[in-house]
Amino acid sequence: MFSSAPASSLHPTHPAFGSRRPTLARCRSSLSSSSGAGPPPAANANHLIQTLCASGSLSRAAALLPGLPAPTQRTYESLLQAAARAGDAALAAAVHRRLESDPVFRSDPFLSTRLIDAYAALGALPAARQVFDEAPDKNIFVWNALLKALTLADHGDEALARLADMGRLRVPVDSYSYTHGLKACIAVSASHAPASARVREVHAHAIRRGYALHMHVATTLIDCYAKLGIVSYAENVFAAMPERNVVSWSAMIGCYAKNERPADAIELFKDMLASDADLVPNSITIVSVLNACAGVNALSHGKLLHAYILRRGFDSLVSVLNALMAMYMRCGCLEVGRRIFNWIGRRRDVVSWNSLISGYGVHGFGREAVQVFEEMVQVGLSPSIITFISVLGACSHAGLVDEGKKLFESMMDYSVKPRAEHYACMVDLLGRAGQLDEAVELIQSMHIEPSPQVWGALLGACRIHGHVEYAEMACSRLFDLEPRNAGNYVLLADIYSRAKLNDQVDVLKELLEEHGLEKVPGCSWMEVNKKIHSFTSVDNKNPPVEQLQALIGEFVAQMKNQGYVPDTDIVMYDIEEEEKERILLGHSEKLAVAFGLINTRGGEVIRITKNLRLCEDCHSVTKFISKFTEREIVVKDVNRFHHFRDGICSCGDYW
DNA sequence: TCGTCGAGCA
Repeated sequence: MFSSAPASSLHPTHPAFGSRRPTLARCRSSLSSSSGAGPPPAANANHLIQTLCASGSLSRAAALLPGLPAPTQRTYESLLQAAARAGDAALAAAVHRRLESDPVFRSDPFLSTRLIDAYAALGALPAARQVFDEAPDKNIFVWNALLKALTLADHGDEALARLADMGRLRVPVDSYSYTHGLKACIAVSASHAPASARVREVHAHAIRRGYALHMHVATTLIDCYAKLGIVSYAENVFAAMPERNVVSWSAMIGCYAKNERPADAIELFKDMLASDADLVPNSITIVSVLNACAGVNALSHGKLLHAYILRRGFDSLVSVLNALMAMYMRCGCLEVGRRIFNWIGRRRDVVSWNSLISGYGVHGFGREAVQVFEEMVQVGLSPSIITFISVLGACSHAGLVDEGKKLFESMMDYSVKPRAEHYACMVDLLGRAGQLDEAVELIQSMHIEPSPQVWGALLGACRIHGHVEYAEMACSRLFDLEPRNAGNYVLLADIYSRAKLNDQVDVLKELLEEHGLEKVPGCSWMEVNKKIHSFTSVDNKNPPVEQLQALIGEFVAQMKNQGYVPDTDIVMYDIEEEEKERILLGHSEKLAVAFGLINTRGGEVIRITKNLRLCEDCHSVTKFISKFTEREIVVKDVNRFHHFRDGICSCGDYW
């Protein structure tokens, strides 16, 4: 990818190390002039501007700049950093212009770096690029600033190209270049080479240049492999490190958390505590483990951690309490989460509010979510990007179309520019409510490129309402954007199947086979006596399954007496009706419900998690079972919670 | 003389 410069080229006379003369010149002049009776006006003005920048009085600082005869490096730096903090692109540009006409500092690499940083923070990538291209003195800091700017703006491919340039131009790369380069591998939006291949390439290069064991590089590697789901590679990097600190341990714990391995996350957390008395977990470590529990509904593990948090005094940290509250809500305990939120009291931050809104949302309490949103605004907090994703999602789960539209339209009042995620929520909201034309119009009106999530929301709505034409439109984009996502093919096949377009179903099945893609098997799991039991639909070898299926069969027979007709349309095999019914009986969620009935006491809530959306048939059967057995059953599917009680589901059959 | 990079929650 990029050739390596010999180590000997890392020498102070190398062009990558900039000259420092201009800075010294101005320092000297400032020193000699201040040796008189008192500081001269220029020194005073420089100092004043720096003070104003630090206190956020930007307009006053900017007004002083034109009249200032000799700005110092520190003055330029203060102005640029303040402009970036305040989001003031005009000020950054004004400082840039002034700098270009300054004979002392115009080629100063330190200020080139600061300019690139400022433009990157302001989202002005073309300007950042221009500063780099025109910088006469490109030292390693200038190069790294460019890599960071490109990666931040999701131009990972360009960052990697520049990294390759560094090799060609014999600019010695350092640990910073590698960390940016690794992040760039993940930040590539569209490319032919998969991200994992790119990461491995940069990893190999880092090994050759002796940087793979560098603490920051290794930690970034763990995180990259974690994000790509290649847990074994992350484990290898972690195992090979000569030293570990709280960040690398947390990264590895986070890797297990991201990849749905809460038991391993907790085990590693225990190893960390046992490994070194001086190694103290911090809030990020705890939050990662809590998140691992929340991700797979491992409530008992989460409770153990709650005890640890109290014992060790971590409950003084709002970020830990936020994660704890999110864990309870994501494990189905909405009320416990609410109590923790109340307990946090005045220390609540935006994350606390967002968590509560999101918690109400996934449990189907849309009105409560909107109410919490309004309270949040009332107490004077500014809703963030995430706040709107949470509250729009809540509206969508509860079918609150008008409220959702109003909130979406109000976003700019809070200076939150709608992103693809917000459009995806809106398309989901409109589409599921049956307003498909409006959903399509919204997509067509987008000022940014619709993401796969946006098209996916449309496709999901088409499945509910049986709209073949729009489904094909969504898939024509999705097959381009996510050629390896089997779910899209399966959804379209399902829509065709319900429309009795069997030839088209066959075409899609062939496409799936051609691409070597497999439908993600349905999997449900539940915790009984601190042990997680999982069930897959295809798993017929497991002996207890027959017993579980027989039990479900009895319920279904009862239901049929009351007029229930199995929803065999969702089985896409060309087989007899009876065989289709047998397949429905084997759905993992039904098996888990049966297992829960047998292995828990009466009156105990049965809590199940499923990796996909609930199917209509499982939904009907679970409603019936909750009434027939007088049991409360809580199912968390990939999108939301369903609380089944007395034959009714909290989603109101709208999900 | 300066200085940049790593882990988390919604």
